[in-house]
Amino acid sequence: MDASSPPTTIEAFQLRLSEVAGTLPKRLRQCADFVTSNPERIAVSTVAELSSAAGVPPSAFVRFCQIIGFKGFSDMQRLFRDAHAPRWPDYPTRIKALHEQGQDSPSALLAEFIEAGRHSLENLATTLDSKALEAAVETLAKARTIHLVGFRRAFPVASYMAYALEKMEVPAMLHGAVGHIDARHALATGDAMVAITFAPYTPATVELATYASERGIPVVAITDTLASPLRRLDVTALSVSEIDVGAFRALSATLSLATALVVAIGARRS
Amino acid sequence: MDASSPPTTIEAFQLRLSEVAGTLPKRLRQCADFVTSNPERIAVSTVAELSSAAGVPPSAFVRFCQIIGFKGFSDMQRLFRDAHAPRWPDYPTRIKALHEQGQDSPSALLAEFIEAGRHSLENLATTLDSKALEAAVETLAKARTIHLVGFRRAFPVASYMAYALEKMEVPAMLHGAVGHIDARHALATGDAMVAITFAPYTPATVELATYASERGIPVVAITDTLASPLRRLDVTALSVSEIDVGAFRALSATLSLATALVVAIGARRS
DNA sequence: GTCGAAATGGAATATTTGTTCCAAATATAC
DNA sequence: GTATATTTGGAACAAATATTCCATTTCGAC
Repeated sequence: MDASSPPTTIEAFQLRLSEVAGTLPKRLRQCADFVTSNPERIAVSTVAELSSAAGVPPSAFVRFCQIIGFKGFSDMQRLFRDAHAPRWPDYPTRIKALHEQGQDSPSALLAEFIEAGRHSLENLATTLDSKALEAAVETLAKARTIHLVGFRRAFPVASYMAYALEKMEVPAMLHGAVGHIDARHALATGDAMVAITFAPYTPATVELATYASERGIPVVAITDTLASPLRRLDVTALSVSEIDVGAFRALSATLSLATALVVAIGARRS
Repeated sequence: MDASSPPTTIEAFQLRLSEVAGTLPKRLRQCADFVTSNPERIAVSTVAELSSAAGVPPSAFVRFCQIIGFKGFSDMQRLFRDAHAPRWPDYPTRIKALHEQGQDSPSALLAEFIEAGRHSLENLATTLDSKALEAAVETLAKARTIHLVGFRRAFPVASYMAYALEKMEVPAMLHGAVGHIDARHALATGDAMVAITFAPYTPATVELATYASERGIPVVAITDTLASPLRRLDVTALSVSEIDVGAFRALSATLSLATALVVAIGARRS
């Protein structure tokens, strides 16, 4: 047990948390992780609820509070209860409030994008073809190098995949990132490609995917449901339909799918 | 005591409250008034605290709850606690558990990312500071050129902002996209910067933001709540806390915020 | 492998918190 | 002004929640 004085603000608490996080044993680490991702639950839950959600016995959770510097759980909870005010109101109320700030106030716009994102995610959950996803993982996990192709609005998706794959030490190559160098000659037998494009379909993406497909390099397409030119090729297609907000499109669902895909690939390969 | 069935949503509760408000005797009326003006305290307080704040004995407060239709105070409090953060259970912990059970099929992973995205979006809706967002739009709309800085996992966000700004014909510059050329000399008086970074904070981003800030170039930071180094600078900070899934992070909330921000900027400038 | 130190889980206990009940007070009707 | 019904406050009780303790397990050094 640590006798250091308890944090008196949420910020101080989080700081303290990040300080000790690295030195904690397994169970206490679980507590820290849980608290980091769900700070809003602390004020309104009991130790029993929190500890079971974190996957530890209540006693471990209390110990965790003491290590942070509190006398016990109640002491820690008091901090969160007192600081609770700004976390209210709840989601539906808040969204309505954001909307009511005037037609194109930034807050109203944000509310729309948030709603669009939620819709897209729900949509994705209900429409995704697990077989296709499984097949895509299978294909890509076997590949020597994974080529990522996505321009314009699809580029952020491709670049996040590149980041995640690199982090998992899976060989990957992000195309078209620099200038307009066409790196199609890097495509080799044994490789695979992920091509991402949405209406209006960027010609460069379609062209590169066609090139790969014709040379027997397997292509996984992340695209929308309507007549995407990528579907004419012999590809494994993953469909995502995002909601447009004005001229812009939320990317929440596409990114979630892309992330799940690359993490599954990483898991499969190790 | 009233035997009517208890309200199951906050809205139903408020409706019921306004129905009975007129017919209540003095003490119970005090309870109703207090609850009407301080709904946010219900989830995080004890009867003793609430009743004394309302100026009535605890027993009166419990009676009040029963008249509304609840079994007692605890019953009423449950409604408010659950409404406060409906998303349960804890996703990071759950996916870890799933992994340990060998249930890491791609679909299960995707489900986790979808849920994490929804959680993050809800979180964003309830915690975002509209004032800060408004200030950020104001600052950036006035800028001659907007500099976008975000590396590693923040890069997709920066690149999507660059795409959207370009589409709206707002002058913007995406830093660090190519090689590691340090383009800090492109920063000029009258410009503004958006710096995006999350723990563990990429030093390059922090450094560039510091450089800009020291030269009087306004900086808008998109970062997380933990002691982010960007907060030590004189910046307009927009907080987003995303849920980690394993070692990866959903970007749904961050992207939604970023998109709303740039679209608002575009609207403001035209 | 063996030893010692650290961590862990769960049961026993202490404390806090919520609820009920009833006597006293207050209001209402006649 | 009395009788009756309603409301009120607080104390006794019941339930829940947090905390502590210790036997058992796990981990790390030798």
